[in-house]
Amino acid sequence: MADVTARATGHPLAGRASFLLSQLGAYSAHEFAKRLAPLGMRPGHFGLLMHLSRGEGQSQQRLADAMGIHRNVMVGLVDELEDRGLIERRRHPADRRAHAIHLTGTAHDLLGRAQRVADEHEAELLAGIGEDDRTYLIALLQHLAEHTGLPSGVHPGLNDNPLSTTSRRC
Amino acid sequence: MADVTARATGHPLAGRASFLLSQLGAYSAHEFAKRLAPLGMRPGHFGLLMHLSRGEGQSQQRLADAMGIHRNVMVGLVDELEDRGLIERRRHPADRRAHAIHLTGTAHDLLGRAQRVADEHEAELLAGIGEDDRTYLIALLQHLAEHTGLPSGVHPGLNDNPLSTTSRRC
DNA sequence: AGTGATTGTCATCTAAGATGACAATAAGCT
DNA sequence: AGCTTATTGTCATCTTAGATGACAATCACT
Repeated sequence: MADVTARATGHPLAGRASFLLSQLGAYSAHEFAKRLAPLGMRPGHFGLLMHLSRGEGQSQQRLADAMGIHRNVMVGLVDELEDRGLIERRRHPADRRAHAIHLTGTAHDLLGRAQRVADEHEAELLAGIGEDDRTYLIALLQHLAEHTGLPSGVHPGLNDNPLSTTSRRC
Repeated sequence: MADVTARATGHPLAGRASFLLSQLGAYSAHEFAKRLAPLGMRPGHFGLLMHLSRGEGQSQQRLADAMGIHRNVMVGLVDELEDRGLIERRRHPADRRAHAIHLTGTAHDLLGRAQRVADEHEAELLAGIGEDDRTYLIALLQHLAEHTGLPSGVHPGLNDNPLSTTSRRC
């Protein structure tokens, strides 16, 4: 296992979890985006499709909240996915302001491929450590995510901070 | 400890290390930038000062390599820090193309304050887990960072990918 | 009916990253 | 010495991503 004191790595910040998380997080997001690009998708698209596969018919606001992004951003995501015919905006049965977002048939196909990409990405990222350590790492990260109050979120940057619901000035 | 299977969190991606890293990494970087803002610094400035405090007189290219950023970006970092009188460009003793970057007296003062900010940030980020887990988490992250070939890096986004030295086309 | 919040949308502003070009200088080869 | 190639710092530009504010339509509450 690596030297925790980190003076050995030569980098003055390599011993800080905050720094390592920033680095690895940026790398992970960047790398995942690159892997997803051939499918014509960005991480946000993937996240949205994943959320929809768990429950269709939600409003854009609800989806945005669940993903931890601003509803303004959701408009673009839905636009792009709708243009590709992967989802559709239907009339919301209970609220005429809102749209009910639904998956189309072709979406499941693409989602499957994207999930395989995500699995590959995950596997390569964790290739260096053993099974037990993976499990423990994920548990630790989940714990941190909960404690910091991070929303479910998507890969893209945080809107402003955790708990951003509708909007949120500093 | 959190549920590793993650089906319980409600988020379809909460069980993936890649996703958690992206989320937490973005949060950490964002939060750190916000804490650093009152000092008039960005994470890159902090990283540069930290690197310089370990060895002055290096060329911009060398510093950029060590930090994992492109030399074009380094120009801006050095410009801003030089304008504030924290560092200075001297003539490189061995290469007339290059500059030798040195810290000024006022820099140490600010660096100290920035380090305290970084310590606070680190402490709050890890507030949810115990001492042993922190140590283990950092070790795991360091291992991942080494395995993925990440350079020393700074908080800002990766230039293109790990191993970016001078430049690097896809 | 009226008041204030919420939803989806659009326009805009800013910051960040990537890319390509360039002069000055270095390093190596013949 | 001369020639060629690589490197350093710099600048300009292009593309994104993110944040912010505004707005009409609709809802919820009184």
